[in-house]
Amino acid sequence: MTNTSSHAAIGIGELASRTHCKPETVRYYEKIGLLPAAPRNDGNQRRYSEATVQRLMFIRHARDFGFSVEAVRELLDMADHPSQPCEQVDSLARRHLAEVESRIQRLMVLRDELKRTVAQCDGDSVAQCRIIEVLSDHRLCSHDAAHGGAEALR
Amino acid sequence: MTNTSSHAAIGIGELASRTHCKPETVRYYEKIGLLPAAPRNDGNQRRYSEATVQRLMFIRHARDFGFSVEAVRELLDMADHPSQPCEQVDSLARRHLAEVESRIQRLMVLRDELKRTVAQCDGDSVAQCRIIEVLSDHRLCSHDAAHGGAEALR
DNA sequence: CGTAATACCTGTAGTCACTAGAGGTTTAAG
DNA sequence: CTTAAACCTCTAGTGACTACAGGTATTACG
Repeated sequence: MTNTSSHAAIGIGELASRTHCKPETVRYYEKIGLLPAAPRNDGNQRRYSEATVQRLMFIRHARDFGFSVEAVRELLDMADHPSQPCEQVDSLARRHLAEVESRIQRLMVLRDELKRTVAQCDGDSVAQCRIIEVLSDHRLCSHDAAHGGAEALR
Repeated sequence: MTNTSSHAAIGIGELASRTHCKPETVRYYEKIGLLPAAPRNDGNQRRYSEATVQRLMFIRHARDFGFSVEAVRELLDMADHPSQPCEQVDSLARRHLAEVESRIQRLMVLRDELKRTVAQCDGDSVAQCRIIEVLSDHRLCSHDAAHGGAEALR
């Protein structure tokens, strides 16, 4: 029987499955200092407490929100100082929101351009293909300020 | 006087500036085979023709459209065979469009969640901060199927 | 024509956030 | 007791470049 009780120390596998990530990722987070170095058992295997489960859930959740690892590091630091004002948290989140919104905008411009281009393809040979033609000549785009480049996707 | 005429062979710097990329990137494209190995002058420096300017513009434009380098490689290959039917071009472009649309969808879910969370922050201490609270407890999210993870951003 | 600034060359390493694998040890189940 | 599964460390790979170090070539100016 696998031990899933909430008071005993757990292994890296259970920690990983309970936080929807992989053991490799847990070890990676430890290496880059998002998680503290875990205590080991007699056989040198990492043992975790419920507190670590919570911390890792926080990390995964912040990553799900699209915060970078560096941003997560700051958020963790802020969460570790609960009596401080939450201005910094707020500003970090707002900056992230603005970034997400701008990414959406750029992707939508890209989508419209791509949609228009695809719609014009008449299914004939490559020589007449509108997609290839547009890619060959930027002037055929509707916006000449362009779609912003591949960095729109980041 | 810098030579900007369109018939003489040009150096990597001019090629780069005319295609809005950097010499390093040009050399990188040559290394991965998107551009053919350039002929060299007596001093071992790369010299380019107008044909290469066109090819590189095609590459940059496709990258601006968000196509991956592998997709660009396929598009170039298709453009090099103009008598073939353009089905493959079309299907590649449609697949890419679908990918862009799904990315937009996921980002919009993320944005809404983030917006809601940020709006609930009352500017008090971290201990009461709604943002930190939401990050600490996934159940506080509106969608429990979540925002899809950081891969929503890729 | 000399010199100095600029452009170019190669090769390597760094970015981000993991992921995958090799090669070995420990634990748990039967 | 055996064996399968989980764990360990360390290294290298992903994508699409970018940055640097340490050297050579070209070009502009006086």
